[in-house]
Amino acid sequence: MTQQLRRERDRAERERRIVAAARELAEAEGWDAVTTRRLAAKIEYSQPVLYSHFSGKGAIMAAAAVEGCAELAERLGAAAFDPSPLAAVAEAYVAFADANPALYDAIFTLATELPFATAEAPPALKNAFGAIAAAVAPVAGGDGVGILAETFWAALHGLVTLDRGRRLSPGYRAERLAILVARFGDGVPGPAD
Amino acid sequence: MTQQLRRERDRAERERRIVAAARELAEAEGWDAVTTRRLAAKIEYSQPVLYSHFSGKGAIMAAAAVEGCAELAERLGAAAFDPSPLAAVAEAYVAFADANPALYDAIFTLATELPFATAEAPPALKNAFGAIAAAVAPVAGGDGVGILAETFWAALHGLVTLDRGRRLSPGYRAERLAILVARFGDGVPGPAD
DNA sequence: CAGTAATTTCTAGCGTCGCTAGGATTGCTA
DNA sequence: TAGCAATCCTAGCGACGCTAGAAATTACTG
Repeated sequence: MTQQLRRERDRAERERRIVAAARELAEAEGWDAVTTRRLAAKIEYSQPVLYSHFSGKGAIMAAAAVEGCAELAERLGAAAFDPSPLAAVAEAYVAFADANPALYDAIFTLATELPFATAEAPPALKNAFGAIAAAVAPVAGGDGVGILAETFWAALHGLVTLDRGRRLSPGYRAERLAILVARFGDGVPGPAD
Repeated sequence: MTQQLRRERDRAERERRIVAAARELAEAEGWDAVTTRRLAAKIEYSQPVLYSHFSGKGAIMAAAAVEGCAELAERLGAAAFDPSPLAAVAEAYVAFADANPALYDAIFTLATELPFATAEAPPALKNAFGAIAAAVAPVAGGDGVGILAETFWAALHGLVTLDRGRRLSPGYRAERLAILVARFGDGVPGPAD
C-alpha cells in the first residue's frame, strides 16, 4: 500500500526532474540542444523512460510551457496592482521574456500542441491573460477589454520576438516599450486619481 | 565563351528552381517537410547539388526569405500611398502574412542567419521597413519615426504570429487590427510642438 | 578525331535525431 | 521460494543534414 504510494511519488518526482532538465538545457543551449538522449542522460535513466511519462518531446516542451505560464501569470498578476498597471505589466512581460528566453519560446512559438484560446487552455495561461486584461481595462474606452488585451499582448509579443531575433535596432528597447504603452493609453500623466 | 555564359545561366536557373521548390514545399506542407532529399527530388538532381549552390538548408531558407522581403516590400510600398496609410499598410501586412504563412515564418521566425537591423540587411527588407516608416510618419507626434515604425511593425508581427498559432480568440482579427491602428493613429493628437 | 584534363554529378555513408520493439531485471505476491 | 507483473535497458528503425570519393560528363588539346 504505502509502497504503492511511494512508487507513485517517485514517478511524479522523476517527471518533475525531466521537465526541469529540459528547461535547464533549453535555457543554457537552446531547444535544439534538448534531445531525448541528453535528457535521459541528465536524469540518469535510459531514453525510453521519457516515453513512459510523456508522449514525446513535444509533450515535454508543452509541460515546460505550462510551468512557464504559471510563472508568467504570477509576475503579471503582481504588476497589475501597480499604480500604472499598463506600464508595469508591459515591463514585467518583457522582463520575463528576457530572463527566460527559451521558456518564452516554448510557450508562444513552439509547443503547438498547447491549447490556448479554447476551453481546454491551461488555467495558468488564463490567469496570465486575466492580468493583462485587468491592466488594459482602465484604458479600454469603447473597445472590448478582451480584444484590447489580446491586441496589447500581441504587441508586447511582437516586440519581444523581433527584438530577440535581432530584427530591431539595438539599444532602443525601452523607447519602443514606452511608445507602445503611451499609445495604448497609460504612461501619459493624466487619468491618475 | 558563350558556352561559359550558358553554363552560368543554367546554374542560376537551377538555383532559382531550388528556392522555388523550397517555397512551394514549405507553403504546402510547412518547413519541416522541406528536407534536402525532397528538394533534390523536386529539382530532379541529387542531394549534394544543393550544396554547390547554398551552404546548407538554412541558406536556402534565407534565400526564400529575401525573396519574400521583396514581395512584402512591394505590397507595403503600394499601401503607403493610401489616404489612410496606417490602416492600409496594416491590412497589407496581415494580408501578406495570411497569403504566405510559410514565407512569412521564413523571414521573421526562422532564418536566423538573415541580417536585419544592420548595414548588411537586404535592400528589400529596408524597403519594406521604409514603407512602414512612411505610413507612421504622419502620426509620429513627438516620437522618432524609426522607433515608432519598429514598434508598430512589432505589434503587427505579434498579431500575425499569435493569431496563426491559435493563441488569440478566433473571429476577431479585424477588430484587433482596428484597435491597433486606432491607438497608433487617431488615439494621439497631431504633431507635438 | 582521339586522348587527356577539368569539371560536374552521383553513389554511398557518417553521425544524430525522435521513437519503439523485445528481452532482461527487478520487486511484489503467495 | 516459485511465479508473476511491472519496470527498465539494449538495440535498432527510418529519416535528418551533410560530405567524401568515385563515376560520368564536358572542355580543351595534339
